[in-house]
Amino acid sequence: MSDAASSGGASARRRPPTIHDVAREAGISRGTVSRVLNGGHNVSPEALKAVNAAIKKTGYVVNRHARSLVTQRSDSVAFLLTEEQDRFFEDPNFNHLLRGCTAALAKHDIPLLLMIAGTEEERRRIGRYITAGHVDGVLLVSSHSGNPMVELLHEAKMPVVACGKPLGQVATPAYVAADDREGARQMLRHLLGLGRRRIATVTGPLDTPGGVDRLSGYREMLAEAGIDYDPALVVEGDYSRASGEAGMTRLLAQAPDLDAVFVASDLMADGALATLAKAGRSVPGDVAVGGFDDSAIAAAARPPLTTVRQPWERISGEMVRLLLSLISGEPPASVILPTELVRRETA
Amino acid sequence: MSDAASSGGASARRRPPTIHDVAREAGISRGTVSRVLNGGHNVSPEALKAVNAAIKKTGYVVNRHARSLVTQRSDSVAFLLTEEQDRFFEDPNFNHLLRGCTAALAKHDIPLLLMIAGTEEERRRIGRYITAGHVDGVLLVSSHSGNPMVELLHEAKMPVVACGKPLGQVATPAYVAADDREGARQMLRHLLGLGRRRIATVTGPLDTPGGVDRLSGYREMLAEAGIDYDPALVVEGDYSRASGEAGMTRLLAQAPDLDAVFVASDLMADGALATLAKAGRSVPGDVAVGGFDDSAIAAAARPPLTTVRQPWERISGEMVRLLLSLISGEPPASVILPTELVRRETA
DNA sequence: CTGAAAGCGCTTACAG
DNA sequence: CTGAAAGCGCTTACAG
Repeated sequence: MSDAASSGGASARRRPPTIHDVAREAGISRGTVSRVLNGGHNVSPEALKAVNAAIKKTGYVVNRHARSLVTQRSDSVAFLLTEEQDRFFEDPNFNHLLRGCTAALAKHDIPLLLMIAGTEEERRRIGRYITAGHVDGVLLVSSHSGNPMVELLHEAKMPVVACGKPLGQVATPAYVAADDREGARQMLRHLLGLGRRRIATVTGPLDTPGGVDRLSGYREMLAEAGIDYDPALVVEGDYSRASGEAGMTRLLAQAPDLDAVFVASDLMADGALATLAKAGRSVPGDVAVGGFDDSAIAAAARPPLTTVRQPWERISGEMVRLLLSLISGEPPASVILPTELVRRETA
Repeated sequence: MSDAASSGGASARRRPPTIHDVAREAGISRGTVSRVLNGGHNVSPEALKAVNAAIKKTGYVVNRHARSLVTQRSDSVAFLLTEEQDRFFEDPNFNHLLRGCTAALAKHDIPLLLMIAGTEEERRRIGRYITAGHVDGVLLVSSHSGNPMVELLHEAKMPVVACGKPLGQVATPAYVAADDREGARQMLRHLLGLGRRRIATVTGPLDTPGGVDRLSGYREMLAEAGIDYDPALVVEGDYSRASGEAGMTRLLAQAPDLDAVFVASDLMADGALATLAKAGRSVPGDVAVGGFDDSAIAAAARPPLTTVRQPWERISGEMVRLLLSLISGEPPASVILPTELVRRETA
């Protein structure tokens, strides 16, 4: 209705102020405005002050599309989740990681683009999108062996940092992971310290680093304690609660005399706990139970689960740090972070 | 090392093909190439065919920055999570919603930018980012009353679709939600049908629609059954498992004769189950328990939880559909989706 | 139906 | 230290 409302204010909203407006306001050229925007090098103190005032006054915010067009950088990164990770998505771990990466990126004012490569078709589309330069790098969440996306990204020379060491790749990308082997050793050491000797394990999928490395830790520590490896004490799970239940059932049948279990994830451990309860075995009295992750499930389990903590916050922080350094041209690196035993009531 | 490697192929990777390359390949002007890219109107069949062939041959992918610069659209949307939703982030519901929105958007080739407005400072930064036109619209996840972000977005005339009806706003944005009231009624009807008469409830936070509306449904259904409202039978929770445990403890003290509880979320219901077990009350024998959400927790609960299903897939699908139509200039609309009672073993 | 041309908002050598 | 100018890759009236 009001003319006033439909002039100045409203049209200013349609077209945000540009570098041109700032330049005019500051009584200076656009090139100089751009220079202060990009670090303020080669700019006199007075010019800098005038530009900053003008920016504040006009409410100027850089147009990233214009900037990206000339710099050939997008100033954004992808968080890519590949199909097989379906289960991880239901896992609280995923939330921690995603939230951690978002926060770490936000500090650099870099938006995170979430991408899920479910179907083969999606993988193709996302592959094209990414390699077309719409993101500067990718945070990759994919732990199963032989993920085709890894090679595609590598061929496109796209900076990549994976969460967990990607297995079965010609060229392993940079990654950050918790020390799975040492984490398993911590748990085994604890169980052994409790006097347990018939210690079973439900492993993770053996085509994932968590599956393989936690099993190695288990075997190593047992060997160091002078206990022979007994195949009847190990079954493979797939990280789902159901597989924890089923695995525990199998273990009880194969080795009724077991007095402890190391379960390679909290979710599976929660399933194992249910099986144990149903079988009438007390925890930790008859059977001590140890998990892995220290996700929300651990504290909520009945009884509360003794587990191995993965430092998700640090993991996401390091992923972002590594990716940013890769993007700025530094050579790749991977980092392994220590885990920590969290004692609660199951062991 | 090799000259061959450092020429053609490598440099082609640095600078992806542009519309210019496609035009030359097709023997046609750039304007025409652009036209086929944008719907193919006013283009002869031959030209269209030539351009499509050239696109395929060159591996051309549009540069979105260049496009956005002229169209003043970003072709991307934000998924914005505001601070108070901390708990929701740990909830499996969040995953369903996020994944659903990502998938729905992917079908339109629109990337989802994840943003978390935790601190006040972040909220300011994100507000600026969004209102500066870096996204075309926002999917807002925020259920607590009086979220300042809602008003900010409204003033900036940014298209917004919320998940759940935002309470305490001057101007309610478009939203999509499950029918909370009706869902509660379904559960109450079921409990009543089981012959229960002393039905308690642990509500959600009363500054959220889920808290308020599910409580209304509870009260309504009871009234319709001719049962007087008893304040001793209702306690307020905050959607956390701990509040479910505590709420149940309180209810047991205030109304020892209760024979059923309607708990306004699965996570709280899981906590209530623990309290009940500790108190020696059998479920559903002594006390029937009903939850809300049908999240992963429900099926995993002991005993498996009877609950009310929220159609997350449809919710996310509708959110995206509404947002896209808002962006294309259509008037706002909100949608309420029906819930469904899922019978398991607790009631 | 199609081409030539202007312009979106920025950055970056290049002179000075 | 600073300005003028070219150019990033597209879209879109405007003529024809």
